Amino acid sequence: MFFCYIYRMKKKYTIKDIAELAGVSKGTVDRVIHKRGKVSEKAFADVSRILAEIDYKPNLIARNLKNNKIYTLCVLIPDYNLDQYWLSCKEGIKSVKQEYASFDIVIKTLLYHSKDVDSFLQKSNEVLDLKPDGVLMVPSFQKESDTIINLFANQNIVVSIFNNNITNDKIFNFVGQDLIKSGRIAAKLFDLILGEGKIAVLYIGANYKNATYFHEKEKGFRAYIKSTQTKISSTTLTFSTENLESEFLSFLKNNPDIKGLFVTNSKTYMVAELLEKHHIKNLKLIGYDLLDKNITHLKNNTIQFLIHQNAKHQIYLGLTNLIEHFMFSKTTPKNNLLPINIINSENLSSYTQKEISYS
Amino acid sequence: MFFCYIYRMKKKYTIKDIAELAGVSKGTVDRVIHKRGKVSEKAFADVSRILAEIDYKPNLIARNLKNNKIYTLCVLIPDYNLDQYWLSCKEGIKSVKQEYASFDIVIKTLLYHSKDVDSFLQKSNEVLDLKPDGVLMVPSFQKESDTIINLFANQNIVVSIFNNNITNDKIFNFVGQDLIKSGRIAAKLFDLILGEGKIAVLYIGANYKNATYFHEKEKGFRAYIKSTQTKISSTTLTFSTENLESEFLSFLKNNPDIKGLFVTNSKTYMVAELLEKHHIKNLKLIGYDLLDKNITHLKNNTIQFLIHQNAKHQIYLGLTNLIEHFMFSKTTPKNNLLPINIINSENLSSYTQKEISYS
DNA sequence: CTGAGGTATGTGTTCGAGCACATTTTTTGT
DNA sequence: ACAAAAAATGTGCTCGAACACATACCTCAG
Repeated sequence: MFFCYIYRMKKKYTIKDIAELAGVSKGTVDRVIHKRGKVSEKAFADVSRILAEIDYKPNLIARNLKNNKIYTLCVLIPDYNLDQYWLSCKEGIKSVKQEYASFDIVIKTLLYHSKDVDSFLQKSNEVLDLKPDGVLMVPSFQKESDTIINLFANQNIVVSIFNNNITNDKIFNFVGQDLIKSGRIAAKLFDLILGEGKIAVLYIGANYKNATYFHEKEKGFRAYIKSTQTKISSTTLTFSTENLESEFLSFLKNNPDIKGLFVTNSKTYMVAELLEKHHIKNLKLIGYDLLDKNITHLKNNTIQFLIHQNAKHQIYLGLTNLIEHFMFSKTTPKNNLLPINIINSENLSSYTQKEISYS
Repeated sequence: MFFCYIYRMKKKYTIKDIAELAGVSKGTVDRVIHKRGKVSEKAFADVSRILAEIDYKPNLIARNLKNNKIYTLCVLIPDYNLDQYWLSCKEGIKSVKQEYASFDIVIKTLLYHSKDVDSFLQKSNEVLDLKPDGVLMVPSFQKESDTIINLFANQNIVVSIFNNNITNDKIFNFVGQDLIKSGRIAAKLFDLILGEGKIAVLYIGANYKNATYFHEKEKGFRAYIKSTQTKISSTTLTFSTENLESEFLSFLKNNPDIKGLFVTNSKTYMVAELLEKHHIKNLKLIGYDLLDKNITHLKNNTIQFLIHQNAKHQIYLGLTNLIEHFMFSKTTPKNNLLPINIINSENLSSYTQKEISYS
């Protein structure tokens, strides 16, 4: 009955098996498992004992088949047509859609303008109208995100966030990186390749509301310098994208002792372009993210290292965590901190190649 | 019928739906889908047309429930009690077991002595006796592995390999890293942190049969030097673990111009220990794998970088690829080349932390 | 002592795919 | 033209969990 003799393996116990063992019907077992009541104390005790004894695990395949529900998920992120950083999210969503093509899962993407609160609020309301089972969002605007997340929670929508974290106990799951560590890593890399010297920490195009996101990285950078006996020192600057060229060049002129540049976001290529244009050599440059333009400068050695935040993997994990939660009641860690990848010109391709020879 | 109006979403088409659309019974649709024959040309064409039209995707949950089979997998790897490198595989297997605890999957682990062909052959035969559905193995001995893989294939056992690759067209799936790239990465790192100087490439405990494994890395290392206008140069050495101390010290004495050491396997800590014991400073050390002992020396800066081969993730992927293949007929790339992670003392923790706060 | 009203327990159907078996239709040979 | 064989098609049950519904059991009031 419970043994498959050909393979000499135990097959999993089913509700029917348990019913027989306990001398009751499968209906009663079901009521005990789901604590639906309407069960005598004796029956409850008997069945519970057996469940514990055999360490019963329900067949999730069967459960899911019965549930047979269409799950709707919404992705609420900054418009990837406006900032290349978010473009990889598009691929991440595509991967998930492909992987779960055979299941009844619908994913709707809503893009907001990452610097426009109104667009964020408008798209949030569209999400509410769609009445999804879950939402995966980037909480760009701290205060507004908090309000919206509470609204979602009130509608019994499960909310996960990624990229940057905010504190709200309604959040199901966060996927991202430890930004302080991220900054420390940059400092360590400068320490290793320079040994000593002054490094400029740069914010570019920093009219973002979530400046905390960048501050954390700088905090980590400084913390490393403070906690080790390194001969590295740092200074912090903010540039708008518009006046970058003139401001940056005059900064370099006034600070000839600068040995390295740490750009705290994906706009690293902008600095690289300036260095190349003005033939500035011997400045080490470390920045973020595998945008096409960054990759070009990494390959020709204007950029020494890129720290990979892997937005694609973040959104992928955020979505699959939600799906597995709905489909198989899988538990996931509340905080999902991803590895921080150090990329140089040589290991780059091992991160960017998609799929290798199916046949 | 096909629309769930509450959510205004299309539900997936079922075999029954297709049968109605084509004006045949679900049995006929089934025969068309599985190309079992016994279908008239007209019916075949009609059903095929509709299948293509609606892009039918079978419900894998239902398919799997019906199949309802216990899948047995064997893991055939070097004994992780004898070489710490393989220890992380134990955790990888554990993760997979936990993740698939609710499914009828049995995983049996067989450990062979990584330097003893006879033990490898004996364990291989034990695998054959177990008649598993699939095997995930490390093909330590090239010739013997090839033979065994053919034997497995003859018994209709699906074979995947990981860690190191061999050419055999019966292999279902390979998971590992590009070793040539791996060597290039080490060279690039020396290039960045040294700028110039001579580097010793070391094989330690190299009475392995699969020396190709290490040769590839050296090949990559040299290739980098050759392809760039770097001022780095290299020399290659082999040490046994027994005479390491005396041989290594005399090598250093005779070669005072050595600026860096590249250990091509996880025995990096042995070199680190010697450097510390004899107070040798100013030698940059790069090696492989996050063994406890390596980590200690990475943290106190005797080792500058470790390249992470992530055996745990390799075995995890190898196993899940097999399981998803059996359970959901999922296709996987034949070659699964994993990213090559560069680890220093600062991003280390982002790779080693397991799970973060479930509650 | 009987039936209402509650609780406890059992039964039967559903989900979608897959496959064995039953039934119908077509083809073939005499 | 008709039976027999072959091919095509249809039917119905199974997998395990979930849940609606049916039935059995018990208690207490009238």
